[in-house]
Amino acid sequence: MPDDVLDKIYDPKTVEEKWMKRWEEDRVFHADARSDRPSFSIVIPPPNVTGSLHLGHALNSTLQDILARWKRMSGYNVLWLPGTDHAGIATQNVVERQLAAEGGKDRHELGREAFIERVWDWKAHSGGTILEQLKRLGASCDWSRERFTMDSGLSRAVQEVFVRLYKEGLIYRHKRLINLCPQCRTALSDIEVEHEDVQGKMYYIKYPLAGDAEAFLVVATTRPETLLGDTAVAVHPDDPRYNALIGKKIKLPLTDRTIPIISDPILVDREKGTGAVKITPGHDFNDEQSGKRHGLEKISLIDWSGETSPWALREEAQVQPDLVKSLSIKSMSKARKIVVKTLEEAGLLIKTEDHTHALGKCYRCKTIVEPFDSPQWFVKVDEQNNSLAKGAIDAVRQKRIRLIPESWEANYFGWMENIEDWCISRQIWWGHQIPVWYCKVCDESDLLAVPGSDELIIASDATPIVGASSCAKCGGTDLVQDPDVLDTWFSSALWPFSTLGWPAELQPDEAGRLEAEAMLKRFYPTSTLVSAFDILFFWIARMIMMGLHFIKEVPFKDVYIHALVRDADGQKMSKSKGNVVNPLDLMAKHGTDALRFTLASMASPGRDIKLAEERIEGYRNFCNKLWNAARFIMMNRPENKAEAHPKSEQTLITRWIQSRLHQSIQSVSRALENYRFDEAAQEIYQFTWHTYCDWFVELSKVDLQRDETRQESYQSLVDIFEETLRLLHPFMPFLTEELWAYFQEGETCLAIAPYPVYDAQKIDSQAKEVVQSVVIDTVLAVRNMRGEMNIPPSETLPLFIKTTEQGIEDQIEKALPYLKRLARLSEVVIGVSVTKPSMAAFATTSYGEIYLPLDEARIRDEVDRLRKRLDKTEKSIEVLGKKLSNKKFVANAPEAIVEKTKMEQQEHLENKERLLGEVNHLQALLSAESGDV
RNA sequence: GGGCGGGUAGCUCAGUUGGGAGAGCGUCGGCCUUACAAGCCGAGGGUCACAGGUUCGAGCCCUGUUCCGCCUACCA
Repeated sequence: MPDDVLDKIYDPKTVEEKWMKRWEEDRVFHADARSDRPSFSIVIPPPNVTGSLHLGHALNSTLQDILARWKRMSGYNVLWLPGTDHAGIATQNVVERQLAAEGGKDRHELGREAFIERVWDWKAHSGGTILEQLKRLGASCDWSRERFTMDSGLSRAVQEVFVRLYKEGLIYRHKRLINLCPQCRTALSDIEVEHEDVQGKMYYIKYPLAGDAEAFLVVATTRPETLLGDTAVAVHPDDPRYNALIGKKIKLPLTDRTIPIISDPILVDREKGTGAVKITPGHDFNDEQSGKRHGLEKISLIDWSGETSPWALREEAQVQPDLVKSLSIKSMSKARKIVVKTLEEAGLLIKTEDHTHALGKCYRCKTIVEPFDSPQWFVKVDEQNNSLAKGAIDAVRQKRIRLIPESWEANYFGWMENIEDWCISRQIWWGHQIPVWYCKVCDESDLLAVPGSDELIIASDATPIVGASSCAKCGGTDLVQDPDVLDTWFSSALWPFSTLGWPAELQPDEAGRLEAEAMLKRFYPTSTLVSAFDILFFWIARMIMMGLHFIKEVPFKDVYIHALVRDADGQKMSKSKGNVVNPLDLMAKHGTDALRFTLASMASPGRDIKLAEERIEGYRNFCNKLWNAARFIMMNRPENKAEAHPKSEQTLITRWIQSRLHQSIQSVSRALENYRFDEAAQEIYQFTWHTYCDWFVELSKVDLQRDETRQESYQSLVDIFEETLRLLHPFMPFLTEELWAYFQEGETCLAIAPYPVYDAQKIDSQAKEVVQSVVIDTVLAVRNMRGEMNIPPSETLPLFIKTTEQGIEDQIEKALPYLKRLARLSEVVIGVSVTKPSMAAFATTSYGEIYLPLDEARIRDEVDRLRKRLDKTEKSIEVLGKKLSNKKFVANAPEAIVEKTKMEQQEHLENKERLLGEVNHLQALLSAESGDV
């Protein structure tokens, strides 16, 4: 048991370290695979192993933790499964940079095997950082079930999924244009390309007709360098400017080739550019389509490094020999400069115009991507009768999966309905190597060695051997595995079931199989997925497709989509802008609970979070407030428990605070059920600070001083405080757990104590009404008078209360001690026949008028105060009067509204009379006085 | 080009089915009232982006305009 005296100020540091350790040691967050209690499961969006905690993670994890802790306390068997993603390209980049910095061998010199070993070393050494940081945030994950996307179990799942999809015809290998990142030297899927508007130029180029030195066409392009790979020029068949030229030939500038002028009404828009389009099937996705329609040759000018290939320039593109040398082994942007200059010198460049257009960049390294023709593996998403996309669309449309907020559905449908096949092969080493082999004998000619290394390139017509250990043709077993690895998102798409042990039948032993079956049964489908919107397509949509396809059930029921955290100016945080705020710094500075509470209270749906540090300070103060409330209670603890009085009857104050508490419990529960973390946080804040501390504690000070109420009052302070701690725990786990320990005799952690449940019987509306009108409203009225007239609290005053009816007097009598203390009154005179002192401030309450006697010096202040009130009252009378004199309002508005308005108006009018009378009265006193002088 | 979200107090944001706008921080005034000065008490502050419309009544519903942000797109 801790000491009885708390420090004046809450110090989060030691508390946080202590409890994270304790929770883990006591296995408080352990999920039971065989429990009969209802399940609640969340899989964490696995952060990259390379990652370190940023505010996005902090928000994401805080929200998940609030749900997990709330459900755990509510009696659920909670699984919050943690883990990390191997993040293929990102991680490989990190280790490659490290190799470069060390100045040793690069990965090609090292060789594939050694390099991968090196990445594992790196992972063992620094891959756990982010999970440690999540622990510091208080994340109540079942840390014994941590997973990694390249664990043996998850890798088995990946292989199984690949093989099955291949056999179902939903995975295929095909040569076509893909997005190449020359920096990462790998293919990217469409959504891994970010588009950015850049200020570029539009080039208008003369394309001379073959065999006619004078005649030419003008084409417009933003990428003149690709003209070397043109294999046709297209015009619209209905375009009178050009249709006569269809079938004629162009003498392609800078090359020795002639290319046809073709008709393509699909590709060509007569309004755009010059109406004549150069077609480069090897470097443009649309042109590739057009080329396919017309059987055009596809010329690729570049290789995997994104640089021009001398062989391709010479043999394929037939670039003029004197140009080949200067154009060889150049990036496309360098090639552009050379091509433009050459065209200019040849008089073929007519003009250039400024032109903004979107440029594709790699989402990992921001390098400009190039369309590149190469064989790749694809997942067939939009297959008619076995459509992964269709199932995923239906699941959301039929509300088997709920997107929250619902507005994301439109985005989801929009993307899913226009989805393209998913390129899943990557030309990197770190990742799940594609489980496909080729026969070294039968496919010898298709296995192309990369010069100077043991690496291979597999030609597009090689025959894949999938799910078999020998060649189907020759029966040979001398096989070689496909060198590509799978897109990182392929394995994360399986995360909701691969982490639970799927496929159970492939577990290495019987115990593993049983455990996997139990886990899948208990926890799949998972309950809620909490994620930022930026990976809706990368991850969420693909999990839905895979989950439905392989488990035949949705992977989660609710998807809560939260916003992005931005800096105080609304800018996206990024390393390059240097505006990244490190949550760990904020936690160290203000305490983890303060940061968590801030994030939760700002998480209103459909809106980005602009994080202002002042806000965190405010909630740090809130932590301190709670801490001091505990301190106050401790200071009033009876010295000796044995001596404590038996519990007396519940006082008015107890009944009132219980009502207020349960009102708040109800609001908080409702808010949490609707994922309104902000509303829940606000409600708790309001109750804790402004109801419990500002009123209840202050009122209790009175009862604590009286023998007959001391015990009851103390008990009530403790009871309500404990409930508050429980209510607050999911938001502020550390502080509440620490304080809980001070009041708990038992050994149970607050983390697994029952969450408060709303009980309608605890609502005592009479107690609520009495405390509100007799105590609170009266105190507020007196405080207002004092405040407006700057009467210091040290100056106690008498108060006269003139009640309108007899019965209320008893109640006021009972409330007198509270009134006296909270309003700083010396004495109180009550009665129907109380007359107003001549010099007094006055206010109206629901049970009558109150008067605060004044000395002459303050009369002028009172007149000012009354005038302000009179002003407001008159304004209200005017507005309401207009409304009531509007016949249409009286005729059309609901009766209740009209009645309410009339009553309000009545009150205002009476009030005005009183105020006016009083102002005149005091005014008269004042002038009489000045007259005397 | 298309789509989505947003514009409410000096700042950051709430505002559930339409019935005279709220919070936190900041500001101003008063308090060391024996839990907390990271506190207590009181006060001031808003043409709800703009313009129309529907309605007895609009921050909320409809139309248009404007500014900001994001997503998306094959515009040579």
